[in-house]
Amino acid sequence: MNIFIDYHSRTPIYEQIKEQIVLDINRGVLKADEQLPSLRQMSAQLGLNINTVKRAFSELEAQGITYSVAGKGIFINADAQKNSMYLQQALNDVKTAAINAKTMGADREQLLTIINELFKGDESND
Amino acid sequence: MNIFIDYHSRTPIYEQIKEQIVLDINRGVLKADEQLPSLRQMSAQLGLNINTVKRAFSELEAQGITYSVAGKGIFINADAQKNSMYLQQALNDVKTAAINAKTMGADREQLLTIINELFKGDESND
DNA sequence: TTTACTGTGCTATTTGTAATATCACAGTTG
DNA sequence: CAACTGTGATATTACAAATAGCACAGTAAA
Repeated sequence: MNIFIDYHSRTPIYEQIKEQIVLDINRGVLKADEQLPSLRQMSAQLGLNINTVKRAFSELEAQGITYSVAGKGIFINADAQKNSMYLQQALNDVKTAAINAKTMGADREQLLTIINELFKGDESND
Repeated sequence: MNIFIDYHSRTPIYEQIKEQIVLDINRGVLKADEQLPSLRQMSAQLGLNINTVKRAFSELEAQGITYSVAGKGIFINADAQKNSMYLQQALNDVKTAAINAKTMGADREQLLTIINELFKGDESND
């Protein structure tokens, strides 16, 4: 539950919360059926109104990422990782950004370097 | 002058206009000292208020991308291509998107493929 | 000079929505 | 019952995008 809010961003706060929850799930920081702090705790910790946090989790629940039980709390959905929508979206964002960069004059090597730098420390398979 | 506005996007319309003008310059669609349609023509064609289009070009002019002469029109600046700010921004966007995709579970090969597909038709250097 | 364009500048208003502020209400647990 | 939980609704505030309208000044050609 380490959420950082960029108040200068054009991205709404509730969207930033959604993104970081999904990222934490995919990082393995948040696991299936794990309970999150209560809405009131999270909103207090982040210095936000409960409604702002509530909106984030209402939308996450609508996307099957979390589920909530009145009186108990909010939990990570067991098949949240299976939700490939965000991966597909992320891949598409890479493509869009790459197309833009190419148009701006970036060459193939520049872009490949960015990708390779990202996986530099990963010695898992080679 | 083929500008497409996505009204459902969170990106403001004037920002979309700016981006597409810069892209057209880097594509070579718009060339140095080329005159653009008048603000009134563009706003009419796009179905937008003149002030919205005006804002886009005021900011482009502030960045040295275009210049304007009262009574004449708006033109592409000769050294617009030299403006590397947008390339740096575009490269940074690729990196950010790639980091996200990796977190979501994308592997190196997936991302490299996206880049390579993009340059598939380019036989200029190999 | 007149006419019809061009961009510029300004003010005001409308509109949408993020974020906040309070409520009341219902489910869960001890 | 008490103290938590999430839910739902409404109202308000705040901010920025987008619109609307007007006056003004520069350019160019009739």
